Amino acid sequence: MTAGGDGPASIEDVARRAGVSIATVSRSLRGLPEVAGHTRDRVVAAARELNYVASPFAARLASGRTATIGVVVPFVDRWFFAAVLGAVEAQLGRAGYDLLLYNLNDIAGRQRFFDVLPVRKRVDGLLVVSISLTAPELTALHALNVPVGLIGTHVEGFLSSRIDDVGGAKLAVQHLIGLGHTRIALIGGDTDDPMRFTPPLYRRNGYLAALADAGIEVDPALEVLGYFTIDGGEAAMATLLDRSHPPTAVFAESDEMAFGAMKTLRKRGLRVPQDVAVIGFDDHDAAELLDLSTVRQPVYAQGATVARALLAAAGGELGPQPAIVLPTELVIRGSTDPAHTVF
Amino acid sequence: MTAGGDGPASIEDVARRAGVSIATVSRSLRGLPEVAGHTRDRVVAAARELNYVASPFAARLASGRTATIGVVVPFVDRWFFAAVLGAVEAQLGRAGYDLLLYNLNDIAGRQRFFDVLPVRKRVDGLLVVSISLTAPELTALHALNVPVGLIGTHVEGFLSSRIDDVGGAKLAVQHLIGLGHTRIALIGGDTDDPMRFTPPLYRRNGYLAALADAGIEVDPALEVLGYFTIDGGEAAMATLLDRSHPPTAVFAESDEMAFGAMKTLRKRGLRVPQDVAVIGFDDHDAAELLDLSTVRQPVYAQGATVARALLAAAGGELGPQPAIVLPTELVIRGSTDPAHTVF
DNA sequence: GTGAAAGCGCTAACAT
DNA sequence: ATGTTAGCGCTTTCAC
Repeated sequence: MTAGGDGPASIEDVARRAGVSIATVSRSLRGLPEVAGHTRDRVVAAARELNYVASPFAARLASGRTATIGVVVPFVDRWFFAAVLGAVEAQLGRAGYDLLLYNLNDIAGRQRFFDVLPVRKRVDGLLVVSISLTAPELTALHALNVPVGLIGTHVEGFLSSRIDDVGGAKLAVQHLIGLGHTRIALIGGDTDDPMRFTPPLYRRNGYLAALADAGIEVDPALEVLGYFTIDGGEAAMATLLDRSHPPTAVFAESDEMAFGAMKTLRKRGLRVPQDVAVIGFDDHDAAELLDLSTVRQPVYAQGATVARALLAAAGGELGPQPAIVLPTELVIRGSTDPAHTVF
Repeated sequence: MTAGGDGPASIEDVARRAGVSIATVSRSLRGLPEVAGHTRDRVVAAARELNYVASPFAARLASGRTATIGVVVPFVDRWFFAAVLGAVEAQLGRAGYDLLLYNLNDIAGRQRFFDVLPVRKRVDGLLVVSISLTAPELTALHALNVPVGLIGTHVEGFLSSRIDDVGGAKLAVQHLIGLGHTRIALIGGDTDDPMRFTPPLYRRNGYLAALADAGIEVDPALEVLGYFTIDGGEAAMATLLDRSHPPTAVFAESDEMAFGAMKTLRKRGLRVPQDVAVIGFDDHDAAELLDLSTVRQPVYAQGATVARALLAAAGGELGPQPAIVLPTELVIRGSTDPAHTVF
């Protein structure tokens, strides 16, 4: 059950036990073709008996392959990122790759990451989620000399998977316009935020485009920052209601901000959607629960597709760099349904 | 800005440029004390100029230290685990450790993990979150010969951080009893689930203990599985309401199941808490939003404390193996407040 | 089909 | 304070 000597068995122990050279052990265990069947069987048996696994560090040093993919996220503990991480992990795991997680957290963390580049010489590929990269950062990533995958944005020379944020946001706002609304507020993320988190940039453009298409004039007083959090959405809604001329409908760039907005509306005794209609973006797990209309995006698929493409690229398949755009879908629930009353 | 030759610079390149031996480069860059100040400066400058970082694999092979901690979770994309992961990542990151993520997903994944033990020779420590380990699994972990930290449970010989699930659940049920309820249902996880996810085991005991303390007889018809998901809670509540003698209050072992239960109650036109009072467990981000009473647990702290202890142990500090128990707190909101009406 | 031997790029022990 | 050198445990030519 355990190795004869002390410490874990090494390739030499296995070689000795199987009566072959270490080269043959290496070949047998990695399933290389040029080994006789019976030899391989003996080696595999010996390895089992000694409970042997190759030291990944020795293997990596010798081969140059790290069998590791780095995943960079701006947050781990938000719904979207956790879901993407789950999808990516599933793909990497089945391919036998390790997943090295980097959480940027804030500007300081981001600077450190791109300055130090802790993934140097450490990964066969890198996945960057929902971060709009600056030119120097792109340069740094190129210098890594490994394939890089992007989720939520696209840059020439990288493979990517994202949704059409602009189109999705347009869908949401057009839905509100179709309901007869003209005073439509936007609760969004900070487009000037130094973290350059991607969704606010694109979704705001969709909002503006939908208004423009409908010939509705943009009222800057109807645009408030919600910082992609429940609390932020709550405060933003309060700000909007305190304006001299409040909106009749709200598009929040994320469901979480929409939740916060609904919280404020309920606190103020306003009805949804009769007094104010609300639509979010994401189709967060809790959206159905709160009867929130939203724009559904395929979270798992975004993670899985780019992970697979990245694995192919890391494995040396120098195919085209796919830039996949996945569809979004309008999900109409009570918060924008005049026939319903959420509260 | 970039290395003179092709490929990344090696320690020899730096040594040559600084006019010292590779040993001095190694010492200088790792901040070992026995280097003259000016020598170190020269080496550091040369390394910067060549954009040099040590190959982690070579360093690990030579030193035996992996500077990596493995983190094993049953799911990544659930609120609790994502939050714990965030806390752990923050601690590891600041200590310069890599975080290798393993998501077990299901029984097959779990078996593979403990069978193959992909962390062998790969980590300096391992963190296992919310998994009740079987004897053979504990044996396997011991065989790893690295310190192991547990979150959500405790086993002799491992360091751990957890909450008092039994006490927390008791708090919740006692609160309902204090409100005058005697027909209190339990929506829980499967205690026979082969994944042996820990909270269901403990929280159910708290429920039973609170009833016993109050002299309330346990009615097996009031115990329904909700599988720790919103959908599961929704179905469980429906089952309960269809019973001949439905409960007047519900304790759900997680907020997510409580959300599902509330969904069913609202669909059926029942009022919360007048017709059925609901209390959850966790203090999920959305609990406040839904006005759900719950038992708050310090998620971040659980992850952070055990991560720190594990880093100390991995760093060779063979202190005591702390088995930390963090407090929970009853949070009373509208879903159990007779003066309020959630809906 | 199999073995011998030369690295991979570092760290650590020993020498100076 | 610095240099020399022997590994760390594999993979990968290159012979045979």
